[in-house]
This record gives sequence, C-alpha cells and structure tokens, in this order.
Amino acid sequence: MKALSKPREGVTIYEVAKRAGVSIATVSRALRDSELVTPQTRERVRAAAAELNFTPSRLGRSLAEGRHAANGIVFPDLVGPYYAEVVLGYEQVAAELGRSVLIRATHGRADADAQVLEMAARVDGMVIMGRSVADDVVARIAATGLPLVLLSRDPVSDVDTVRPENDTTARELARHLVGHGYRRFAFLGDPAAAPDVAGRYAGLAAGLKEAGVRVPDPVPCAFELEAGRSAAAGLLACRPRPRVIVCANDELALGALTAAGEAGLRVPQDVAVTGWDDLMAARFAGLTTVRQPMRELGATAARRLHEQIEARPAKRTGRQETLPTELVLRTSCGTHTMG
Amino acid sequence: MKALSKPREGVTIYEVAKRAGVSIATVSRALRDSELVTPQTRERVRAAAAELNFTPSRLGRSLAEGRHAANGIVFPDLVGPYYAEVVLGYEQVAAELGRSVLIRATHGRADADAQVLEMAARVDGMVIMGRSVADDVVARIAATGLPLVLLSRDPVSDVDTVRPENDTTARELARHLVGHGYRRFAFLGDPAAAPDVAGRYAGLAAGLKEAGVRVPDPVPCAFELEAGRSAAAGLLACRPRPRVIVCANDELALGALTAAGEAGLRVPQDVAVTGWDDLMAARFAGLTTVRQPMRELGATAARRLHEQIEARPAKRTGRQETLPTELVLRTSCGTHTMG
DNA sequence: CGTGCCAATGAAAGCGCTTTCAAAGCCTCG
DNA sequence: CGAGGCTTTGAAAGCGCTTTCATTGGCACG
Repeated sequence: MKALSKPREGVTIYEVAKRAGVSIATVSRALRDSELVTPQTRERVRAAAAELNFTPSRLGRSLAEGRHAANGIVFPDLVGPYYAEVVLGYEQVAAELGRSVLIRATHGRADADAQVLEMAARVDGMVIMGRSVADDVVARIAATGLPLVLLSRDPVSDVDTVRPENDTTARELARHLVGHGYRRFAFLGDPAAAPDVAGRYAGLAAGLKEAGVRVPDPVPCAFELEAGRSAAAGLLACRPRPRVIVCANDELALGALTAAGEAGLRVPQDVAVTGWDDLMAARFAGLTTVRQPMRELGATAARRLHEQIEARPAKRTGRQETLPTELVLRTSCGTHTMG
Repeated sequence: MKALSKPREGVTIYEVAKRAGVSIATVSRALRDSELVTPQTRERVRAAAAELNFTPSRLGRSLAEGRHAANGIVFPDLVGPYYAEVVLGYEQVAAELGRSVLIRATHGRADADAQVLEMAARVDGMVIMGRSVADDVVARIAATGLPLVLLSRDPVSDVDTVRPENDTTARELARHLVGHGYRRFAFLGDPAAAPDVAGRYAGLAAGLKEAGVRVPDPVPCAFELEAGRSAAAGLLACRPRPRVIVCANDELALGALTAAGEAGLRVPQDVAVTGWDDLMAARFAGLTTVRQPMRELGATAARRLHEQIEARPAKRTGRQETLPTELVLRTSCGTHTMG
C-alpha cells in the first residue's frame, strides 16, 4: 500500500494505461472488475495503478456515469443533540447504501437558499429538514425532478415527508398533566419557528381544551438552553405563577429547570416542567419529556430517498410518513407518577 | 423563482445558450458574473436560465476547474454528543469558507478504509478524526498530496494535527482528587481505543505517581453509557471498593453514576466519579469533568485544512496544535469543592 | 489450409462545464 | 477614409472517466 514511485498529484487513467501498456478502456475495465479483461491483464493494470498510487477521479467517473453517488441533508442547525442524532441515523443508512453524504446546516443564514441549491447540484437526492429553507426553494428543487424528502417539515406540493408524531402524544401529555391537578399552564417555544413546535402546541392546546383547561398563549423563545432559562425566569416571575411549564424541547426545559432552581423553586412541588425529545441530559435531570425516534427519523428519510433515487424516473408520490413518539414520565412533572 | 417551462431533467448549458441565442461560453460568463459580457447579454442569459430552471452541473464545473470546492471529515462515530459538536464546528467554518462538506462515520466498519479513500477522491482536502482508519491509509492519502489534517489522533509522518490538551489537565485532576484524600483509584476506558484516552490515562497516572498514589490499571470499556454502567457495576462490586472512578469520557461517567445509584451508593460520599468532555448532561448530573473545546477543535481543523488547500502546492509542515481544556468541578468528585 | 466465431482490446465519442485564443465589430484618431 | 485598439462574442480544446462500436488475433472446424 505504499507509494513506490513519485506520488505526483493527479495521476490519471492515461498514465496507468501507459505504464501497463494497455488502453484506458482496459484500465477502466480492469479496475472495475469487468469480465471483459483477462486475469493477467487485470493484474498488470492493478500493479501499475498501485505503483502510481492511482485513485480514479470521482468527477470523471460521475460525469461519465451521470450520477454523483452522493446524497445530502440540510438541517436548520446542529446545535444540541437532536439534529445530530437525526444526521447520524441518516449517515448510517446512506453509508450502507453505498452513498456519500453531504451535510449543510443553514443556521438561518441569508445565503441558505443559495447553499441548498448548490448542494442540489452535487447530489442524486436530498433531505431537507425543518424550516431550513424557503418553500419556493423546495418547490424549485422539486421541479428539477431531483429526488427529495422533507423531514419534520410541512408538506410542500407532492414531496414525500417524514415526521414524528406530535399531536397524539401532546394530547396525552396534556391529559397527564391535567391529571396531576394542574390548571395554570405555560408553553415555551415558538410555533412559528418550526413545524414540530406548531404540532406540539396544537396537540397540547387540543388536549387542554378537551379537559376544560385554559389554553396558554405560546411564549416564543430561541431553541437554546440559555434562552429557555431567561424566558422561564420571566414566566416564573409572573403572578399568578404558572403551575407547569410545557417546553417545546428538552433544551428549553433544561433551561427552565435551571431558572426554577435559581428562583428557589422546587420542581415539581412549586412548578412542574416538561420537555420534548428525551435527550441524554433529560434522563439525568429527571425531566418528563416525549421521546422522539431521532435516529429513526434520519434513517427513514434516507431510505425513502434511496427508493426515489432507484425508482427514476421518479414519480412523486407525496407519501406522508409519521413515526411514533412516546411519553416518558420522570419526576419533573409531579412525583406521584415517578417511574 | 417558479419554473415556467417544462422542467425537464438535466438542463444543460447548451440549451440555455440556444434559448438565449448565444454561445455556451457566453452563458458561462454571464452566469458567473464575468466582466466580459454586456449587461444586456447577461440579462438575456439569466432570463433564459431562469425559464429553464437551470442549475449548472457541479460535475462539469469541478472537472473543468480541477477542484471540488468540497472537503470532508471522517470520524469514528457520531453516537453521543462529542463528535456531533466537533462536526458542527467543522461544518460551520467550512460553510463560511464556501466549501461543501462531506461526512463519514466509520463505525469501526471493515470497509472503512475503502470509504475513506472514496471520500478522498471527492474532496480538495479532508480531516481524519481519531482512530477511524488505519495508519497506512492515512499515509497513502497523504502521499497523493491531498491536504490533510488529523484530529485527536497521533501524528502520522508529517501531517498536521489538532488535538485537545490531555496531559496537564489530567494531572490537575489527579492532584485535585488526591487532595480530597482519595487513594483507591479506578480508571474506566481503554487507552488503546483512542489516542485521547491514552493521553488522559497517562496524565492521570503521572499525576498519581507524583503524589505517591497507586496507579490503577485501566478497565477497558466501550464508549457508551450502558457499557460504562455495567463496567462500573463490576468495579463497585470489588472489595475493597474503589473510592473514585475516573472515566475516560462523560458517557462512561454517567453510566457509572447510574451504576452507583443502582448499587445504593451515594456520590460522592461513598464513591466519587469524574468524566471528560463536559456534555450537557454532565451539568445536570453534577458531574466533575474536563471541558473540551469540541466545537473549536472542529473549527480549527477546518481552518488548518483551508490553509493547506489555499497554499497549494502544499508543503506539509507537520504542525502540531493543542487546544486547551479546563477542569470543571461539580459535586460528583467531593462536596467541599462544589462551585 | 481457409473460414467463421468468440474473446480481448483499442479508438473515440461523449458527460457539462471553463477558459484560451481567435475573430468580429465598433470607435477613435490621424 | 483607413489603421489600430478595445470590447464582446464564439469556436474549440480540454478536464478524467465510461462505454459503445470496431478491430484484432486465436482457435475450432470443415
């Protein structure tokens, strides 16, 4: 595996051909294990390639084959463990399917749309997660016929979508909390910021309404622990103080726990807190939350995408897939339910 | 931004040229904002391109330009928040530098070497993290002249390396724990599994030796919470029981905390536990740990790589960079030091 | 020994761009 | 009115592969 000769940059198939004394066609065939070459020739070519430390240019190959053998995933951010898990699930499946993986976090950047279009030109298909790019960009990419899957995002025209279940579990959470006797609710998170938050808030609101409990207005808040802490501190200073703060995700909830501690309040005796996602930290913070199949979301999106890519020319099916979630009860919502 | 005409697949520059009534050279120039085109021509070309929903093929462009405008990062795994943070830092900087990002987790797969070589053919430079691939693969890639940066990995020939500081902080941790009066140490983690673990163990051992405390043999253990839990359970069943379990990372330490709880032991009164990384969960578990500049590690690697790419033809400098780490004291190592 | 076939190989045409070099058109100025 | 210099555009040559199609040579068979 060592480079015997001068490992100059950009060794091409022509140099291998010359060294092996064959044509480039034969080199290509030999290195791709075609049946059309004698074992002896194959060996000679292999040897020449090894001596030159030759790796075929992926560009040349892709251009000739008309495919990238790569797919991409776009997500709003990688801060916090949630997205990382999704990307992990995606990468793992994509790798098994023999595809390279491109990633792009948009971070709400102004040039996000351009970056996503650029990615679209590099891949055989892509997954777009959450509200990372504008609808018209999604539509435009879809219009090119590029295989596309939306993840945790409201459907756009007839593009396939994969999402976690939000409504049912949110109602269940509402019922559970009402069962604790709580009546003064607060909701931390901006339904306009992400489709998932909208779904969670809607489910919670529906559950509360059913139980005859007043539905709180959502308190918008960035998706970071620190933002959750300060927003929760504000809520806890209100009179009457909310009896329970339902947070749109675990990071906010962890921030709320911190704020409660700083305000000298006990959880759950003085104020209950719940989250969403079931991050590792939630377990150690005793946080009641809703477990998301994060890795499975990424993996499922990768599989759907692969199906589309293999099924070219793709007819968009507009398939909607919803993955189940699970209420995880811990101490932060009330002690008598502790498991 | 809508597609006016039939959005057939694979619109090429030739069709745009025909529609705009110019040559492909002019199309290329117009779309790339070259000075060599009249504003009127540019507009005509733009309009034609928009009508056809044309996006230039990245393959054609890269092949012609001789560059991918992409770089890659290879890491052992994405499980757990540590690697995710590193990748995040990497992606962010790479994006700012206008580069696409490819990722690959090797998961200890048998075909990891092939996958990494495949990535090498797709990028203008890459970062290899930890013990994700064999040394000879690294050497082989380096031999092609591809810009390369190693992250948290022992140097290979004269390839640039970026690493967190392990030794000094590990000694500091040792001194601190000895200061608590602890004498029976245990170390959870396999120094052979990752260069960082080796460095941490070595530093700890050096610190203990200086203090005249017996150095424990490391207890190998996979990098997962569950593995940490069961390994720690085994340790806690030993007689005499170790007074403190130093874990190679936070996930193991969180597992150890779980095991202690299950064994009915109080932390830190009966047994102290420390970790490494300062994950979000560590904060809520009260875990004493060593904070790693994870995001900064990724960002730094991205910058070093970019420097190499820009400086082609690259002369390898073999630069070694070490990023500082910080001891974070919480309750799990002993109450009197709580901050 | 000649004919016909099959297996192995080579020549060359793309794949979709960028860029060099040449040509064409238009001004300006003598 | 013609020469020379710009500016703008086009033709064509790659970039490094894969693959089709043609060619070559060897062998079996008549």
